[in-house]
Amino acid sequence: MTSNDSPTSSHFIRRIIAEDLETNKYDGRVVTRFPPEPNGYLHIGHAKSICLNFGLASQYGGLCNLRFDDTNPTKEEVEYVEAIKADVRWLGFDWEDRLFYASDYFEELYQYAVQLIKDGKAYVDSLSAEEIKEYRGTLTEPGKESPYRNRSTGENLDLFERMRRGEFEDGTHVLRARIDMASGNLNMRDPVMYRILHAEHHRTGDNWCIYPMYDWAHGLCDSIEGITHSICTLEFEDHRPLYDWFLDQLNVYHPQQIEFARLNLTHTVMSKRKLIRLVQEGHVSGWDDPRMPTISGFRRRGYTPESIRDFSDRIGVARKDSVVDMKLLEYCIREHLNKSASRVMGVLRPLRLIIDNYPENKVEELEAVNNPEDRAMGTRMVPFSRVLYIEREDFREQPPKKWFRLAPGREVRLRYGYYVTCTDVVKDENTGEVIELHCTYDPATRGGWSPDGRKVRGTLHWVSAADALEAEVRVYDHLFLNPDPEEVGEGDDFRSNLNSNSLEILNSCRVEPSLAEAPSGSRYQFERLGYFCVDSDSSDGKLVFNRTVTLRDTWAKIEKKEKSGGS
RNA sequence: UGGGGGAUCGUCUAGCGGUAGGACGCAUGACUCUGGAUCAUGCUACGGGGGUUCGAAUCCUCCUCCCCCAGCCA
Repeated sequence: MTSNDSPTSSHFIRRIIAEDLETNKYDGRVVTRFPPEPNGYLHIGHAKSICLNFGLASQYGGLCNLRFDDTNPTKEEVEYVEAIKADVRWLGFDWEDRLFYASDYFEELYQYAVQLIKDGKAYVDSLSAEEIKEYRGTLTEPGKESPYRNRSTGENLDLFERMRRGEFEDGTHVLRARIDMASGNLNMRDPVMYRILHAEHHRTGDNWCIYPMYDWAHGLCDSIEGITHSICTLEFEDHRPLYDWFLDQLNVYHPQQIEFARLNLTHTVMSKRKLIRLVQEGHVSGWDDPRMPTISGFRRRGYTPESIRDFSDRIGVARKDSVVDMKLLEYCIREHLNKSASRVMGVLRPLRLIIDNYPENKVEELEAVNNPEDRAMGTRMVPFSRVLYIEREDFREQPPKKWFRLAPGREVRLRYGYYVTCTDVVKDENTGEVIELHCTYDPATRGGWSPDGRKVRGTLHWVSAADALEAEVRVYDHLFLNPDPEEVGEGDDFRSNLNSNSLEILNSCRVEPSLAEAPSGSRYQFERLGYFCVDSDSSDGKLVFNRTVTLRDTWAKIEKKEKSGGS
């Protein structure tokens, strides 16, 4: 559960609940629900809603149901149901025995509809979809009443029953609520309650050929389940009068709908429509591509449930449209992994380093700390030898200002190893590319300390060439270059902001041998580089890592500043 | 000349008539066997105009800007 007693003390929904508890509005009950439609994968915006609904329930000693809003068989699939359940569980929430489906209530909903017809508050309309649209009017003009609006109760009952029996083709009739075609709120202009859909439903099969619309089903499901606070996003605000109307007409238990602003994040898109497009057009490898803002994407990327819950707490809940900086999410995962992830050494772009004065066949096992933030995580042994790999980026033939790392004649510390001084640079004769470095080491500095107390500013990570494991590392960047993917030129859409370099695959990486048995999904800090997690594509013979997020990189900032006109 | 919402540091968010606070971010410094972490310090915010009040982000009023709604989607 949400361990943290959140920094954001009290938002408007908590205030509402606290007041309802005080006035005993619902007999002291707090029941929320998370109601996904199984027509796609869950994203980080859903995570906000999940944390909110389940979090609120646990904070107030209430319950939160998981309810699939499966009223449209043409879009919904069991694959999505299973993926959604897995994601909610992974996030750390438990609906116990309260797994529901709107389709559980189809019969009940039908009977309520019959009641509404009998009360003269619903009618079967036989206008075509296009005609209904025309009759609806516009934002500024009232609609027109359908010629079928005043059918007799008997005729309505008969027609509705025959709709259910399957006597009619798709689109020939609908059941509509009889409200007000002149309402300023278009949702109140005789909304459709049922449409005919001869489609196979993932749970009810072909039991039904009429399916309830969201507005009709949702409030009633809430009512049936005894929900107290039905929390949804802002765009449902003007559906609330309808939500209330149905429950009032039926005179049934009446939960309250409360709306909050959905989450937006910089450098990504959040609508299911756009996400599905990224998948279908092959801009990403799938719903769980580590660049996707889906829960499964973040999971594969190496994010922890704790970090996502923490993020969810930190962003708060309000009614204002907003865009949260991706940097906050990155902060949350760094913070959690800094405390929990084992440190290891891995070299992404290897550069050979030969220690000329180190014995040819000698291998030493040096002790390395697993996590300086948590000594209880112990130490491990790392092999050191004459030929090592260091990070290509850690050497500069012509070191810039403030460069602490290796350069000709410079001395650096090899982490947990020795001090080495660069004595020679070997280059490719044709390309001029640096191929290998020669160094000498100071045997007195074993373990990384000098008895004479001399200081070195730079400490480099390394691996022993003969002992290192080969690995593939997938390095990710924002999926979209522009913080706002929707900011596009004439005639372009969000895809024009796609970052063509959002994935870089590094094939010749080397990691320390302790990683040999690293299980899929395990997370590590590669010292000085960032956090990495073993991808599911890993196999016995081949390690594959995803870079979850880099470490904060002060040097990158210094260098950037120096370059961009700084001193 | 429809209806419904919303405007507080760069970003997110507190505030509910009494000193505008926190977090992220950014900057500077300290410390450091990760240029990590940590610590310290700093950073031009109440959309605008009127009004009420001893006192207004908060109450009233006018205005401006932004978002959502014309699926037999949710």
